[in-house]
Amino acid sequence: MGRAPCCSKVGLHRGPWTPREDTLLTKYIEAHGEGHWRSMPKKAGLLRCGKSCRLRWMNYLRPDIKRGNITPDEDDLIVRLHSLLGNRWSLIAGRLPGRTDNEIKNYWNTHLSKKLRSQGTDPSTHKKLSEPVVKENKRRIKNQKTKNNMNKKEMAVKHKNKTGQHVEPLKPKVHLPKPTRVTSFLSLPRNDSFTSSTTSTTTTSSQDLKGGGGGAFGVNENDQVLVHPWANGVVFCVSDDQDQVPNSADDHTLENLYEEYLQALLKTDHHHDHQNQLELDSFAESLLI
DNA sequence: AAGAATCTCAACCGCATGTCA
DNA sequence: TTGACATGCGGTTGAGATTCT
Repeated sequence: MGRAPCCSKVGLHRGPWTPREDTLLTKYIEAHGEGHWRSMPKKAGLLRCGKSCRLRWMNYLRPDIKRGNITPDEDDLIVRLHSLLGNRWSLIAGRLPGRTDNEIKNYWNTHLSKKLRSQGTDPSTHKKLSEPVVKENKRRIKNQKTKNNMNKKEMAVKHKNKTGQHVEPLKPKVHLPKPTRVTSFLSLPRNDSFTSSTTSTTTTSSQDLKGGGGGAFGVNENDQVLVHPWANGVVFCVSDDQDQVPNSADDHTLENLYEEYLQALLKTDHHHDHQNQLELDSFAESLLI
């Protein structure tokens, strides 16, 4: 461990959040909005660091978080997006409304990477594996190693509230229906990564979003939203805001961009084709600019 | 039934990047 | 231009739950 963690200040809580803390944070954000994470805990009466508050809100408390299983369509889309974007979880999450980057990252690590491996595909490169899959026990070794290194007393204290934490009911095994068409962005669930990542990859998202007037997104009413049925809820934001769109793209070119993106994703079925993969890679890069 | 092994996912960490004075 | 600060991101951890032996 290098520098001291941000929550190391004496008196700051760590570990699982209590229902009371959740309530305090939620109420504060409902009243004052997001942002200013550093000063928020104090103002909200929380003994937490700002980072912890932000994470809790973004990954758990936000009202638009979609709880429940990843649907097969989302599953498929995550794989396709990962083949295009790699481990850019926030970008991937931005195209799955209601899903968080943490959730997708976890889902990838626990389910999809194994699934791909079992199908003979390298999850990191999306190329065919040359050798048969051998069940790895890396994790076990790693766990043992880290457990041995950890001060057990410290961990016991750290997680002493675990049982008392705010525990969601078991995730229902439901596949929620997805929107097929959206005409107004303002009716969509909020997703920071979504808007920011479709127009830029910078961290200006929170500020951009905050300035959005009536909607929680900060997306003006000229913004158009495209939701394609094949993508099962994947949303593409087409903004008129030239500041946010590189090269001052007009609506027409952005529609082309969307079409191009669509084609690129569909073509991933054949990504064993080297040339095709190169095109995808370069296109994915272009999306990130 | 009990202990071991494995899985899941919330939360943490450090670094990268953006913002602003 | 620069440096301090704030925020976002991806990798990692580990407690509790679940499955296996």
